[in-house]
Amino acid sequence: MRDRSSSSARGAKQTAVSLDIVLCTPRGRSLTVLLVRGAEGGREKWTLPWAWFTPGTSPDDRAVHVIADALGAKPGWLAQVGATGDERRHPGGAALSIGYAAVTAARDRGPAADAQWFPVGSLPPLAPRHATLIATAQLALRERLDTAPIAFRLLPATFTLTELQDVYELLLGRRVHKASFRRSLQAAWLVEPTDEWRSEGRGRPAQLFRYAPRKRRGGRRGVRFELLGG
Amino acid sequence: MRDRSSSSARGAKQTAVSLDIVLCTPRGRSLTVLLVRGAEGGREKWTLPWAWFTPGTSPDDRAVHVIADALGAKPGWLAQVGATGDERRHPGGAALSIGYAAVTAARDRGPAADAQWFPVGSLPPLAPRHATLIATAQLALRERLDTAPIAFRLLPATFTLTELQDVYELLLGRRVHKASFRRSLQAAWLVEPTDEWRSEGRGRPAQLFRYAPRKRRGGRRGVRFELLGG
DNA sequence: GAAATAGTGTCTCTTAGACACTATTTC
DNA sequence: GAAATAGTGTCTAAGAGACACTATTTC
Repeated sequence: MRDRSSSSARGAKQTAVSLDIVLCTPRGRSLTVLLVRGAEGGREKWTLPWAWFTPGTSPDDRAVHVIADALGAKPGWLAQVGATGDERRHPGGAALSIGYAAVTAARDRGPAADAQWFPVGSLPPLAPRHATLIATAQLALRERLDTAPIAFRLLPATFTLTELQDVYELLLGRRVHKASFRRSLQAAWLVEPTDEWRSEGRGRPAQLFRYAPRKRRGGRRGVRFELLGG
Repeated sequence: MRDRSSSSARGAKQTAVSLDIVLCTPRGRSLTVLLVRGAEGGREKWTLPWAWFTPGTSPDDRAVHVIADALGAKPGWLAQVGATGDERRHPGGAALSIGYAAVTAARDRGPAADAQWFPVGSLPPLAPRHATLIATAQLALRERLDTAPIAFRLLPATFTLTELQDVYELLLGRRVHKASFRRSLQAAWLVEPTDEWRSEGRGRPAQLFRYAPRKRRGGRRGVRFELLGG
């Protein structure tokens, strides 16, 4: 019988494949990315969390494990954002790198001893492939913000609507209209109020909400022709 | 100096990586996918066009070449749709497969001798990993239909607005309102009329248009909370 | 009381979708 | 003429955004 195991697939050029992860969480007014100390002798002091792909394990499962190692908890959400195999250097010399965007509420658990959160606006020097991936992941989060529960996974289980709006503004990179935001949220049946209120020093206390999607609103209306300049 | 070439990256598990392509074009009332004859002794008679990834070449560039081999022309548009490395079988036994969605106007050139177009609704038996990839690629085309010029690359250089609408309906899987479709199209400044008209037997002849994007409409308004049931 | 933040009512403008129509062709 | 297809004008309903307001807290 013909051997079908991957390690002996006929004619295959064997490749070193890395899984590289952009794990984000909000911190104050900026989005932060988790970095870990680079390997001894590596060119950079910091790198994104990454690991070699090992045949036999699903890359997505492996990516979750890489995050668990660096963060001490599983991510709230994770998605692939593309495979890169061009000349841009990977810190481990991978010929092919599969990029992931992931989010966490951070309060889940503190990061491992050799890991640290950096604001996306002030990152240390990174290998070119990692620098590119962070930009790609940012874009992916923005694009999927309204089709995946990304904003909710960036927040703890209960949150105020102002906190939720802040997350949207952080990821979208623009201001959002408050009344309109809340009307849309209500129409989508995505959150429900709790009995709790939180007072943040000055001002009226805010009611806490939780993510509780009630129905699928199938119909994205119409046909949108946007950004089609390519 | 430390060796950084991919083939000797320290600790790397070497992997056989395939590039697998779902190339689509409209044919009558259905979308069709290009398949090629499977390798001798392979389990399936037909497979998606695919090739091994070779370190040193960008996977996207390599994917374009694979298409050129099977189709005789470069695709009108192409994008990655995800890397799969689970237990689903790949026809060549690849441990990891990078999937691509691509489109062509087909009239570009006929396919190679061992390649053939199949309607997505009536495909021959395919390896599980390829069957899954086709569904994933379909979804990716639908999702990016309004942010990438996919519909225009599925049509020849000039086309009628009814043809364009048919492509949208084919990819979206639902009917689109004619007057509304044309208003949106006009508002987006994406097409311009030519001096030509085409008569298709009965009925009033239709004016031919060409894809000619004039401006970028930056503002996707508001915040949409849709499909966030996850 | 002022300052700050949370939350809401109302208006306008844009636009998706429905409906009905006109226009131009083949038969 | 009828049938078929292309293309448009008008109305309605939904929703985004502006504006202005009320509500509840700390100081």
